[in-house]
Amino acid sequence: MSPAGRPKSETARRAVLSAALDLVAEKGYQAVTIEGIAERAGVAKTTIYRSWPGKAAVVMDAVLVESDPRLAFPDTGSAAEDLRLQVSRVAELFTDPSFAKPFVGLLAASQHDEALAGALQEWLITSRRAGASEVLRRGVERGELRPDLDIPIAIDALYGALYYRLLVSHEPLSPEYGQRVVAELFTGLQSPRNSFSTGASTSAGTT
Amino acid sequence: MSPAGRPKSETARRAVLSAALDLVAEKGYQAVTIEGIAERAGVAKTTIYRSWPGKAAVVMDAVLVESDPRLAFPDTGSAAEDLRLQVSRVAELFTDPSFAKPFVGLLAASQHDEALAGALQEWLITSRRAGASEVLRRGVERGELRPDLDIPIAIDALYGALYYRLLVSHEPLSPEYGQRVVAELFTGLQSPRNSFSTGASTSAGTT
DNA sequence: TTCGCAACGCTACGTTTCGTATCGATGAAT
DNA sequence: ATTCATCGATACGAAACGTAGCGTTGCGAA
Repeated sequence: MSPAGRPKSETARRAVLSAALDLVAEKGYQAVTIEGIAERAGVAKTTIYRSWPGKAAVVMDAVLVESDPRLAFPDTGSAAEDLRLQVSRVAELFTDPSFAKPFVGLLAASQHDEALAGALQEWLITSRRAGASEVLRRGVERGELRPDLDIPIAIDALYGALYYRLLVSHEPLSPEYGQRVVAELFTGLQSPRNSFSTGASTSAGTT
Repeated sequence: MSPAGRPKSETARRAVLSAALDLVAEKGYQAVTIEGIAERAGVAKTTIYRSWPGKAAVVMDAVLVESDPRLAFPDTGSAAEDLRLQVSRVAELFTDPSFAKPFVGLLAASQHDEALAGALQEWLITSRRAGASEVLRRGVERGELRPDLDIPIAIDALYGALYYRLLVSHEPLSPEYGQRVVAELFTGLQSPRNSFSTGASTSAGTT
């Protein structure tokens, strides 16, 4: 049963989401206001507030529409290759301003907006991370990766490097950079000839 | 020669910085206002604007005062041990709300405030990162770490994992977690018996 | 001691944005 | 044709912003 009364305008919805993305790309997330979005979209401010609780929700919706299809996990038969591909794609997405600007804005806003943090969590962690976890699990199963690999930590390090550049160091990011991260992590920091001597000799790590 | 006229009140300065930290700890960075800081510090709003350009600068100053001494790089003779110690300390700092709340707020604000981003960059990257870089360099020199190690990338992965938890996944963070990250990175993802077969044609002289 | 000068507290102001309320008009479903 | 929630438009109070003006205060130099 559709609710009685005048249905929400799909035209207005699209105009709002599109205006939101455009404005964020132009002026940055922080500088964008609901009133600005309304004006750009040719829609009354009240119309936006009827459908979304605030700016964060609008931008979140807009980003989801545009970027959902761009991230699928491959399965080439090699964990190294799967990761290389996926991390490259993420790095590429992070360098695309039309994605990165709203995305960074949302991450920043989520630091003081629990509802938004939950939504991002759901989108990024619960669903995306499952793919990476699966890739590593297959790698371990195949004997390609260490059987005692701590998968969550490996993922933290892998994607952490990308997020670190995106949010903290603001150094340039590229697919090649992503591939180098994967390569370094695969090999490990340790010198091969020292693989028996580093720390925790009795591995019990009781400290 | 001190500039003519009444000197700035050191009492007022301390009251402002202290009030800022207290308020951020209580209500979160975003919810804190200059007017609120002024009221709590028992100081006029104009007095704050005379010394700082805005909220970010005040909180930045306050955080610097409180946390500067807590981060020095050790030199135990073992890169593994040095990193374990340092990463543990950072992880501990990230779990201390009186540091983490203002710090996260500043990082969030720096995403749309170039001046703040520059100041954070200077503090975090230029000075802190130099220490980690030095530790790794010594490790390579000693033969403890791979001679072809990409040091900047190793640092990205190491600290990236911590920042990832702090800012993105919001999973709990602890010194033990930091130590596990260091351990996993040292060993690498790769299974020892496969160390010859994983792509990375680039000079992975593993003998 | 006296004087100069800048920081101080206080108050007020114009702006911007927020989120809400109100109102007649509109238009798709029944 | 009737229903009724959405639409655009407008107005509103509440917060903060950052600035300006003004009389007061207190350190340092003459």
